[in-house]
Amino acid sequence: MAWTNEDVARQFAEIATLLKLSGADAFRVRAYERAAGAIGAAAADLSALDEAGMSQLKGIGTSTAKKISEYLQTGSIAMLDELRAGVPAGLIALTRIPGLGPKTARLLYDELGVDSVQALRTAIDEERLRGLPGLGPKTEVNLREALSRLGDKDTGRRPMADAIAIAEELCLRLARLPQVRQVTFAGSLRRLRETVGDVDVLAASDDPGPVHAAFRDSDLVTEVLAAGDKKTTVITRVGLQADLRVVEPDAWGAALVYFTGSKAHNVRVRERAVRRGLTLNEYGLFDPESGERRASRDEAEVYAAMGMALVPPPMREDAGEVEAAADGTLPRTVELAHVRGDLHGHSDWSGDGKATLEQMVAAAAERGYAYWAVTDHAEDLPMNGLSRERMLERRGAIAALQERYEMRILEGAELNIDADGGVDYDPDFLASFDWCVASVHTLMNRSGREQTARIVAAMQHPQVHAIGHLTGRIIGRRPPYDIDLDTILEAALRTQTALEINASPRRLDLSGEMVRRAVDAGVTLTISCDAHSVGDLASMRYGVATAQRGWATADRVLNCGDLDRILSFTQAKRT
DNA sequence: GCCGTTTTCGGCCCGACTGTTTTCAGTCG
Repeated sequence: MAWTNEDVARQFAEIATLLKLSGADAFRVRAYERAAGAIGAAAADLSALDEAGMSQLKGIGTSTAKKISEYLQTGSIAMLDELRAGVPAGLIALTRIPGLGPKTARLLYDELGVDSVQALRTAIDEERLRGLPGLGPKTEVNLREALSRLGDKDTGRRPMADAIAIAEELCLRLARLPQVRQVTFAGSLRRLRETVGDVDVLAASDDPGPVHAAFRDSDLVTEVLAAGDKKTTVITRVGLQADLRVVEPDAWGAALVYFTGSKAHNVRVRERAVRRGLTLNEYGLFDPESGERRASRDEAEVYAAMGMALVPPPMREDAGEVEAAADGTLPRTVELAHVRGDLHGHSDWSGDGKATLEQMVAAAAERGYAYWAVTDHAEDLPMNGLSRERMLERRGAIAALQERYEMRILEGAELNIDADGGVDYDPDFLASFDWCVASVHTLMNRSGREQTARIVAAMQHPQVHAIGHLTGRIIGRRPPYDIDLDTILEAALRTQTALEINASPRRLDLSGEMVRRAVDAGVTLTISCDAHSVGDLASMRYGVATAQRGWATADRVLNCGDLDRILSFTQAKRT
């Protein structure tokens, strides 16, 4: 069995949770949380390292390395098994209730025998909580409400794509207030993570009272959870929690760093501040001796005052970026302005395209692209695919349209990788396309070995220039199918095939973590929207964010090059 | 449990809000 880094990281996250419930030393708990984070962010496959190699990773010492190899060899960790035996499984479920943490969960279990969410409901109904130290009637009411919210399936993490609309609407309304100088969403949404747990809104104002009031009273809000001078927490109409923080305009940069996170990134940055004899909070970077504020106005100033380069938000995950920003090795990652074209898009020539070829071409040209590849589905895709005859018809339409546009329209196709790695059409006809992306659309439940084999086989084809949405996942709806990434990266390099970062916010496939491994392996990437409508072309920013999360530079992204680079890439593959 | 630009031992990031408290612990981010 090949364990992935994520499997291993999950074991250590569980150890941390169980230790917390056991009342262990908080710093020891944090050490395990950090280890889990370090494992998840590791660029190399842990199973390829020995214990000495693992200990090289920050946050992993000899004890953790030993437990990792124990897990890789036996599939379990004795310490974790003991912890599980000592803590009722239901207690973990209790800590998922907002407002109920490990200390209270343990107290409820020890004093009242509460070992499940159902047992908690009963205890609250019988008013048995209010006798316990630190708990009173109000706590019972709050927990009862939290439990009823838990009943709605509308809570929990959401695909980022679902949260961004409400976040932008909240910001838009606050921006209209005369008291608001600046407003933006921060948190995991600003880092453009795949899923978000809540919406963090940050505003700058000299008069915060009316700003908090407007937020609380908005018709987008159904419930107010906390209301203070500096912070308001609400539940929005779509069931997502939203926090508003208002700071004085001079603190904007420090607050933005603070509320963008990630938490692990912030901890690392603040530790760095402490080592330099300073202290960093949401109001600024301070000299604790004199109380003098060294930096706070904008993000770049705050990072610079600590001797660091500005870190793009998607990279702020404590995956080595703090150290790199400090020692000058942070790569200049790809930016939206670097993107010269898009290499995966559809028109209504294929059944699922929602706009005409002309509308798509016009929209792509308006974005200033030098080229846009129309990659309608090929004949093997039931319902939506184009026969050879229809493709030839489309060729005429492209040629006619090309006369009116300076932007190069690349005649492309999205090919279907069949069970054995074969693709649509015959080799001669395929050779007449400018650009082909090949994707898996069927048989998604095959084993990892079979999926890997069929994708590697498809890459051998001289007319397969890129592999589309490599894992097939739909965030929040369909898990990725299994693949052996190392084998695929090696084959991509050998066959000179690009791997697509699908920019659709529902896919983001490759993930940021996979991008980073592809970058380390030297594989060429594309960032493409897989647009099925004009509006989809705006998703490019999500693909760029995912590339940044994976530390990709513009020179590694094929469509950050000019048209000649695309043509010489396909030419090289052909020969 | 991890780690070192004062340290191989003794620290380990910081603040807001709430509910229960007469000064603070727990939770959250």
